[in-house]
Amino acid sequence: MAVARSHDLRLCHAILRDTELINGEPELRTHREWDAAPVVEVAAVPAVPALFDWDGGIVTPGIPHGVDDALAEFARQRAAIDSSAEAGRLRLLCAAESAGALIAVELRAAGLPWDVEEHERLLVEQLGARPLAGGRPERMTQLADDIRDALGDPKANPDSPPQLLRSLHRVGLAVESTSRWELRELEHPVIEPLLTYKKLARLYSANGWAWLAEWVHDRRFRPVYVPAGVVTGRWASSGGGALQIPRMLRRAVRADPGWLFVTADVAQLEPRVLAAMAGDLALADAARGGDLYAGIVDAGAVGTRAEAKVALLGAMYGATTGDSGRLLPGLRRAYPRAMRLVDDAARTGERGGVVHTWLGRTAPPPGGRWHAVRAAAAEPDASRADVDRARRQAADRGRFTRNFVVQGTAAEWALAWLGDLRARLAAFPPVPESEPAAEASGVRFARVPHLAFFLHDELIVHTPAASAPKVAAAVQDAADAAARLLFGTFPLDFRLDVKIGETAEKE
DNA sequence: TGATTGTGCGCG
DNA sequence: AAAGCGCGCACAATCA
Repeated sequence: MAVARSHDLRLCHAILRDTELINGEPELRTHREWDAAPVVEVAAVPAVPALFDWDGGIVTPGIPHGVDDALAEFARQRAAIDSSAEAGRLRLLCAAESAGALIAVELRAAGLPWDVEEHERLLVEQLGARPLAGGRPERMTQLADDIRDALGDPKANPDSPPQLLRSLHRVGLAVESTSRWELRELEHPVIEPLLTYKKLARLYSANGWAWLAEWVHDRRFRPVYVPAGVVTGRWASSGGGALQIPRMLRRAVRADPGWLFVTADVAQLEPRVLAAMAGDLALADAARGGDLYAGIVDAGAVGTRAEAKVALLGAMYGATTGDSGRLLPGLRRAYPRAMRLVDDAARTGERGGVVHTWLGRTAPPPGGRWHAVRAAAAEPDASRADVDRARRQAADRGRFTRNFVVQGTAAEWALAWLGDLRARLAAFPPVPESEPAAEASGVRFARVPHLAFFLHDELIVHTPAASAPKVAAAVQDAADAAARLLFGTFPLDFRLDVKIGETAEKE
């Protein structure tokens, strides 16, 4: 039995409590019990939790569970939305947020199909034999020896940045840190084994045998998704590092026998969202060919695709120097509306003002310390340091609000995409008894196409092989529907890169 | 000793 | 190439 619609009282409370699109609403603000963050007792959650099995161990202390409390809060939230001049947007935002919350639970229940043997093969191939007790894997041990030899320092320790830095200085390498980008520029016999060591050390500690044992059970990776865990509305994750599955490991993501993956990611989501928000027809036009960056080059705003990318990222992140800063005037000439939108958001933030996303999620206002720093700089006897500090924090906040409006609206688009797709997938017929089922995905999903992973602008659907082409079409249809839902008839398409395969490899 | 902070690297 | 957004995680160093 699948839930068709939901309203997440806690997440919507947070949106409505903070939104700029409603003024006042003291009723909502006085009910602070809805502000409590959920505490999910992960350890108590069974490997394949049933969706609404409240014996399953998901505990959310601090939130009233009584039906009367819930209904009262629901009524407050509806009244708040209805009284807003932007009721349509807020209604949409709450619906999208709630659908996302439901999907986050379902994603964890279904899990991402994981090929443990392939993962282990990969570890042995890269790291060498698994250490028996506490030591480093074979290849890392060899590389550590090579590093010590090259440095002529039998005590050199590649795991400790400060120690390593001293060792590097002793052989005359004038670096300020031990980070990869700085080391890469140097010519010295230690560099190659050291960079290799760092790469392997990362794999070993982040996604090695210990990770596998902790996070992959029953051939499924089940991360904990945290909807709206980021201030912009993006999801965060807690445990398992779901936001950082390294590209290398993607071939360990393998569909069940008789099943396939449909993987899809949106090409240049944030620039497209910016074009739509700003109503910038020229930028929308650049996006029409599918490759937005190529479109910017064709329009003559910059010289190369690489420049287009760096310039646009710089515009959304608030770059001022370097290549990106140098390219901004060209962008400003070609796309004045889009640039004005992000520049305005930055100026508002610098002044201490508040900005909001397309659907009304509002950035947190600056805190007391921020105002104190600004006030100190405005005093007649303010020191040079006071003034510099205030200027720096204003610029920092400007970059944050500049990015907030775009990143946050992109997150809203992605929620609409997910929610629409969920409904489309629910309409697929279950596979017949004679066909293989995805048992590990749980009873809800074992026989139907289902979402298996989501990350900002990318999703993976696990589907019976026969349904894969129709699922791929549904994924694109959902993207089109999301675009219409947020931006109506604005002429901009959201191009997806859709792939059907047994693994989730990108290239 | 245990909690906090900093570094480095992975992801979008 | 390493500025310019948002994260999580592991590990070492540092502080209490």
